[in-house]
Amino acid sequence: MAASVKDVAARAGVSVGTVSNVLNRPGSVKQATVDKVDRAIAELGFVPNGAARQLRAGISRSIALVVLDVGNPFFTDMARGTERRAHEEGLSVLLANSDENAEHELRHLETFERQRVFGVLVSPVGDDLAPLRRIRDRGIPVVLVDRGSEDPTFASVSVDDEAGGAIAARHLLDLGRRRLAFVGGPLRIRQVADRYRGAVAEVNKVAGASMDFFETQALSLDEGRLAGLALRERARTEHYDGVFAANDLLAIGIEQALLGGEEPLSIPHEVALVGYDDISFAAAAVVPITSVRQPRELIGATAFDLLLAERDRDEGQPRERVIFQPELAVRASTIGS
Amino acid sequence: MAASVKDVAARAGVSVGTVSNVLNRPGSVKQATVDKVDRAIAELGFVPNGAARQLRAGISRSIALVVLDVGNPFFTDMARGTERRAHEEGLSVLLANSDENAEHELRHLETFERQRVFGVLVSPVGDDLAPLRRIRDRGIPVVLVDRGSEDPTFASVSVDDEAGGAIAARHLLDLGRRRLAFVGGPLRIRQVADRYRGAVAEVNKVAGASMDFFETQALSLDEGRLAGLALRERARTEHYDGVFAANDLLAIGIEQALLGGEEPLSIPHEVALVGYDDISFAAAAVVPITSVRQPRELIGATAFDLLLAERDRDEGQPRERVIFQPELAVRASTIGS
DNA sequence: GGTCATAATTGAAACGATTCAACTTACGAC
DNA sequence: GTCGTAAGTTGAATCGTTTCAATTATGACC
Repeated sequence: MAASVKDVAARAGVSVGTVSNVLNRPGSVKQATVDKVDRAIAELGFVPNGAARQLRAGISRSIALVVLDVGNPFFTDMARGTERRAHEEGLSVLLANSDENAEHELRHLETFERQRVFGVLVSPVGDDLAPLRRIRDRGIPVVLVDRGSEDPTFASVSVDDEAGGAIAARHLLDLGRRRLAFVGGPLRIRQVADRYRGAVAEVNKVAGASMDFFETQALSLDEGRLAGLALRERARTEHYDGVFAANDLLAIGIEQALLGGEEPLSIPHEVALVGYDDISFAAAAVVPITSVRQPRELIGATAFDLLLAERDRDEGQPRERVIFQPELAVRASTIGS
Repeated sequence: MAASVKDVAARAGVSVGTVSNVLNRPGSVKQATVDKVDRAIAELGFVPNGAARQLRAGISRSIALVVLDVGNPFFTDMARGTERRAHEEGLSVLLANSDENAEHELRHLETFERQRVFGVLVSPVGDDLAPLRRIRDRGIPVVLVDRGSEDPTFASVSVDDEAGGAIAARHLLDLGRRRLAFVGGPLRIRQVADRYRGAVAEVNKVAGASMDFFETQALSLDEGRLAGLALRERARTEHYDGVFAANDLLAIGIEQALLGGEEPLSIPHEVALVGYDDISFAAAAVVPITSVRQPRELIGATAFDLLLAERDRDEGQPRERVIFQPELAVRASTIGS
């Protein structure tokens, strides 16, 4: 039904080879011929069939990006960075959501492997990287995103979460706070564990400083509110004066709980609060929240670059593993007027 | 390099036709043969080439979903609904972000047309539906999402924004509020205009009720805060007792502005506040915000169903146009203790 | 054992683009 | 007028799957 190169060739009075040349190597075709062919293309509304091209070429012009949660601004911002770079290279990005579900992730990966995508960027759900290794062994480059150190045989882009935790804790300590609380969990999430570890190390450097651990079941607003209530209850007796939350959703929930109720705590005077991720809602909270910022778009763009490098990589050559450093965005929740 | 059906056939000692049958019509092949072939597939790590299959079949197993903003929870929830239904039908969803940019949208559409996708779901950036019409005329079903009435020749799924505006206003009026303010803009966004129109109609039904219009430049947190400051300034003299915001981001910003400063206004006692979209941050605000809820996942799922209907549609048959009714989620910002 | 009906298998054609060796044409130089 | 070279153009082969008419195997029945 749709027009093919053959139809275009017939209409323009040239061979299919010439049509293909016009499409892909216009420089090697006489201008008059190019015009003839272009006219035929326009008249027939010809759109090249990607499947046929790909079948012949053996590889597609698309890369896949599988993220844990498309609802999370962190990942959508990252995707933006990837897409920008990919577009510059003439590739398109297929965005897929694993929803933190290993089965979904696998399903997407299988689809993409059948598609023979150019490469796969993935922030893996679990620790089992076997499916990714299989795909890679079959010739599709894989880059891990937001997941660093586990397996050195994968190229990866990540952020130094331990350093991020340290930055947050140091900021609180520099402000003179000594009775800290860490809110986050579950601890099996590597990011959470790393941020905690980094913070603990800083606290241990300062004599007289301590940090209590409040575990949450998830990194959500609701869990933040629950933790906040628990915190408020114990704040007066324990004299907490600084709180570090493992991400901004938690921090926002905590802030609400602390500011509400019969005896609200003042932020930052009584309790200083630091979050993580620097999502827009953090800056927009009642008391804008100091947060640890990650270079989201840069992470996405870099992941794409590693994919290209991975493609051109020689057999023995080691894989690249980029680790970014986070930085602190200071706001009223720690240095309020 | 990668194994093909031919390799599998050779290894299993059968013909390529049989391998294809095992893959697509396993019922028509003897069990013993199926086993042989399956073993060969496993041994070779064979993964069918999607491009070849699609070339032969003429159509792909993927549908495209082009949204205005992947960062907006409304669209990601919608995407979830689409994906669920698509998966049930054995199709996969390619998610693309137009970023409210007509050029990006066009680029994605072109890619998808070359890909010969099964169909396209799109929440169009602008009013120019010509590119969509062109694609549709070339045989790819198109369904408009979150965009109703303009062009009756497109199948579409949308929500009755005028009814939503009416619900919000009626709720405020039922609570006895008479001096209302509408915050939203720009008015060229159809959703905003419709919500405003619906609200105005309700206000006009009640003697002694009035509603002022506060225009914003965007539907963002920041714009909400600005509008909130303007509101607070005039609230005491104008005696506003009810505010309806065109979406939740605005409402959250407004709430912050009203609650802050030297002379905070109390919510809902002095001013009742209603938002729109019912995003999770609305329920999580300091004073949880009453909001007009849209069936986001259902919208996405329904859009997919319309795509299937569109595909099976006979020439003369009219296209389906589904319009959902929104509902009110009442919270503390209007009926606080 | 022969006859049929049915089940299972085969293999060549087709999908639509790209590639590339072979061929044609154009044009100067001599 | 011939030759050589470069510039353009051609068209058959190819990618890997599916389809389907043709063929062969299987088994039931007398």
